Amino acid sequence: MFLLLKRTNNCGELRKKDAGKEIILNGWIDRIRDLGGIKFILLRDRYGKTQVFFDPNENNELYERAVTLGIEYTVAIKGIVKERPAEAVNSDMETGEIEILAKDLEIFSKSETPPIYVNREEDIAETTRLKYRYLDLRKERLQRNLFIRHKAMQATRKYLSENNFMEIETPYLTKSTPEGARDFVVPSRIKSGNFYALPQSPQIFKQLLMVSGFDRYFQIARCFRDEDFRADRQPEFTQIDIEASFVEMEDILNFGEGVVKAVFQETIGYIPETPFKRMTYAYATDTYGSDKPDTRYGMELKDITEYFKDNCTDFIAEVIKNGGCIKGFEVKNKASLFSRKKFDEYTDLAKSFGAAGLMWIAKDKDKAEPRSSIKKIAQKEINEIINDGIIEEDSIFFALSGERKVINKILGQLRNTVIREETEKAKGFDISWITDFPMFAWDEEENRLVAEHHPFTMPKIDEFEKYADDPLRINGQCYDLVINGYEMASGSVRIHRQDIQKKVFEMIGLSEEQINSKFGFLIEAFKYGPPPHAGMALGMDRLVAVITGEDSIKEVIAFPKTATGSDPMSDAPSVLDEKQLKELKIDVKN
RNA sequence: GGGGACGUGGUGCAGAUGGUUAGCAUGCCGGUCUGUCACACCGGUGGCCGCGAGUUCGAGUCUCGUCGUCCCCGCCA
Repeated sequence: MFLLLKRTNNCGELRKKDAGKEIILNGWIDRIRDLGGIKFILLRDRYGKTQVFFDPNENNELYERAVTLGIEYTVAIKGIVKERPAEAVNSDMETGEIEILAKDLEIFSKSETPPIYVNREEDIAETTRLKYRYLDLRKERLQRNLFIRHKAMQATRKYLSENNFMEIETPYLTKSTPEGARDFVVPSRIKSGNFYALPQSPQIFKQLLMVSGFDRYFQIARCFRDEDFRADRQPEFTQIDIEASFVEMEDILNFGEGVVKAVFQETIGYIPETPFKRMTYAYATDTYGSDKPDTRYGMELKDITEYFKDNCTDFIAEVIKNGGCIKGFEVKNKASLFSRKKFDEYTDLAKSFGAAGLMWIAKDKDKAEPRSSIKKIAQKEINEIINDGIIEEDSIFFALSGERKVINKILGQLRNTVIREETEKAKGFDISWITDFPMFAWDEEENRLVAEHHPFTMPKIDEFEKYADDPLRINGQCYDLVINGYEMASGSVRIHRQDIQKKVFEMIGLSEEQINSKFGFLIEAFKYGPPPHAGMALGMDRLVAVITGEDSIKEVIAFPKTATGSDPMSDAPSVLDEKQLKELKIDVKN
């Protein structure tokens, strides 16, 4: 028999009421406390920890064997559940009222001294954590995060299934599409010289499923994008992908709220208020400088152009004359923490974001004279702004002058930096829908119109007709869900009318030929009665990260990759051997 | 593609202005200890200072390059 001592209980469940029972636990040795005559060990599995003790007076042979135990050995303990003596109760432990008097011990496997200490919370280099991910995953934090992720997936499936959505899988080996992110590609051996692309999302397939009559579809789908990675971006990530037919935007928002609510409730018991608050893209960008604002931190952008309308400093007068504005935001209670050097750093930062310079005003506590970068040119204006209460005592005001949209964006980035670097992390969840995104954006690099969301997004029909010759004014029927400053979901009503789709492709400069070679199968499908449909995709990794309070989605993915897309554990990506390359007819140039 | 930070025993960190023996904590090993719970105490082990050039009598420290990691900008429909 292979497993001699098979567990009867897990390490998190025994209580006082179990006293006297003979049980077997299996698990890892979390900690050893050897007092010479009596030896305590903590045994750990994913359900918890239980204290076991070895008493030489009870069984000296067993005690001698226990002396050889080391941290992270995997063992079975057979023993009797004992109520702990009153003075030895540990009220910080779930199982702290009991302990196990060991009667038998089986060592399943030994462990070398681990590079990561499972029993301790300490900062470890990310590379080490990833190289020994299986050990990092033993730790409480990741065990909890992955459990919450599991619950989130179950809640998603339950809610959507109960609402008639069918879970359908779509291919991972698919066709490269233009627009959007760079594709990860997979060479075809049988059709050498041809490549599959891994899907950036199941977008086209789910629309085809709508054509097929699966009027409510969902999938917890892996997506792949070959771009540069960040704390909230991995080369592969998971989306809750949703699509429905015969619906309009409101229906999708409703389902989206349903999923998010179910996930919050089933994971941490938090019930978000519904309906979620909404703001338009125009409002969000003008008020927060971002289309994914975290409103918990305040610091709304204020237009202070009025104060400067009589100022004759060149750059200010110029901006106002050209229809630009001066806007900024207040950082409360930080004046005393900002030295001249720090203001200079923020000025450099603003410049790196594309600003010409940064205006700052600091109203120091108990000092009559404010500090400011524009003191010499705007003494009067500064005083008026302070007198009007726009800058409170001990607060700072950062401002920029220029074209409204441009400075909104830079102020938004500065605001995010202040939030990240200077502000204590806010509690709770800030959930909002952002609506009325522009349909198109101008791509400076390619010198053409591009789809802001994706080219299957239905424009607002009235605007589409009205602004046919000024497409940047057209808004799309699309929406984002933002939670705590993260873009959590994104979706749209899709185009089901061939005439509109054709027009949109034309506007973004796709030729008939390109359309046919890239999306031909979708266009073809839409000849056969496509229903009106709409959908969205929720970022599972980000959602779970927000719920668990993690800043990086790496903390909610079992085996994540580094910022350069590598895996220190398996050493992926790696070179292929000659034989594989030959089969694929691939020559690697250097 | 650009900017910033970092790389020193297994792990986490310290090593002003270059100076001979690279320090601390923890782990690990050994010892003492019968109620610990981050057990305690005593002793010990452990380092090509990411890698490669260069400057110098002398480099963990300075310069250049390179590799890796993290954060940010660009990018991410």
